[in-house]
Amino acid sequence: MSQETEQSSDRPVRKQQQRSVVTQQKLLNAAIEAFSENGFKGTSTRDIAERAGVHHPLITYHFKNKDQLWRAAADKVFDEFRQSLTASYENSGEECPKTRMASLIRAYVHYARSQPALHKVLVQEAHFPNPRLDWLIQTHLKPMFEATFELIEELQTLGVAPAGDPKLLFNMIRLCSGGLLALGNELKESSGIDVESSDTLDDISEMIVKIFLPGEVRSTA
Amino acid sequence: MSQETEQSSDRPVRKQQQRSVVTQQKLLNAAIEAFSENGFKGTSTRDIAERAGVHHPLITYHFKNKDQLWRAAADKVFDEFRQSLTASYENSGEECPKTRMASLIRAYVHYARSQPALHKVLVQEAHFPNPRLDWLIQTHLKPMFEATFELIEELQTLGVAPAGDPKLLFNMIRLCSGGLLALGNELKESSGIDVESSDTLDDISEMIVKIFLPGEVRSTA
DNA sequence: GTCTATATTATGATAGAC
DNA sequence: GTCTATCATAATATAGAC
Repeated sequence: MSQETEQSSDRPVRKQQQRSVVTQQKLLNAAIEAFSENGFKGTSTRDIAERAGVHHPLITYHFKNKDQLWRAAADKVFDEFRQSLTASYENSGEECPKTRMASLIRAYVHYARSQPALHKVLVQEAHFPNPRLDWLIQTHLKPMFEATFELIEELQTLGVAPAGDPKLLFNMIRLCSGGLLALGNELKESSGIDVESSDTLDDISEMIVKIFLPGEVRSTA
Repeated sequence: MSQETEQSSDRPVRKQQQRSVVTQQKLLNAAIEAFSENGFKGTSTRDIAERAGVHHPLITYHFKNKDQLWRAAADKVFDEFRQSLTASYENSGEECPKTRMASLIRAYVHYARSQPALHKVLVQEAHFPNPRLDWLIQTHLKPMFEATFELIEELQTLGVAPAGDPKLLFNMIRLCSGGLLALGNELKESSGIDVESSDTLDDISEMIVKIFLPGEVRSTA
């Protein structure tokens, strides 16, 4: 079973591994862009390879097939998103739930601008049950959502968030953040909203907090 | 220029025209379904023809090409949507702005369930400027939005809707209605929300009104 | 108005030289 | 690890029989 050949020197191997990683990252970035623009079916592996400036058979070499490349691209998006959320969590410290939720929303809005694929891909896959959607929900969405459901419920019992199904409330917040940013160019043309501007992002975050978390937390000493 | 041949009897023509209309409608419905599932690039005209139970060269015959078929499908979706909105407007009569907005939201939510393509197609086309998106915005979105912007502004001056950019507010309401319904299956799996149920639709409409129109209108006698 | 047949191009995946 | 060449399939679109 173990047929590994010994390496007399690891320097050339390291070099090759590094080049391999660079190629993989280029392909992943190109894949995220292409898939979010044209969906899974609408994206050709050739298109991805061209965007990455790489020959298309390399996709097979690095990712086996289109489906595995899609999953790797989704992993990258959600891993980066998780990191960005964790960072904002740690920055906000152990503050009150409203402040924590507000900084979560701000982090979400900002990440969604730099990576609208986060929401677009979901809309594209959401219509009918399909293995990619199931995988995405189980590996990335559910673990992420569970924690936030609890935070919303806490905010509801504190009287900060309005009553009603917390899961519905959470998804509305999600739509107003990521879903809004995913409309990108449409908003500019149809409503004159420039989602590229940082001021707009602040406006969006503030408005979400004002609308979805209208109550105040009484400071418990 | 006028090279029309005279028709001795219009009955056979009528029959053919009717059959033609049926074929066109079948193709349009299939096109809406397919395009909303797989986007423009991801949808093949063969797939559309198969869903419609029609031979694929008929698409060229009736709609010239894939692009024209897409536009015709979008026309159908937005025409039906407009009709459904108009109906709800007339039903709600000349009531107060809040009631009018609430019935608009209810109509939007219900139409979006039966036709999630309404929002999905926009997300799919929205990322980068493209002729289909421009056409959609100019012919359908802008005329529709202008009227609603005014209604929102009226609600803001009445103190019913929260302050802030009315266009941003409008688009958030739009996302919480149509954008939420467009997630369909994802919501069921990730959050246990069944958007097929009429009760859920009522919950959604009510929550949107409660959140986005928290103020009350003082009845002016 | 409907269908078969086909020209042309694009796509996913692989084999094998380097 | 990279590239060229290629296979099998599927795509858009059209020509022309019925």
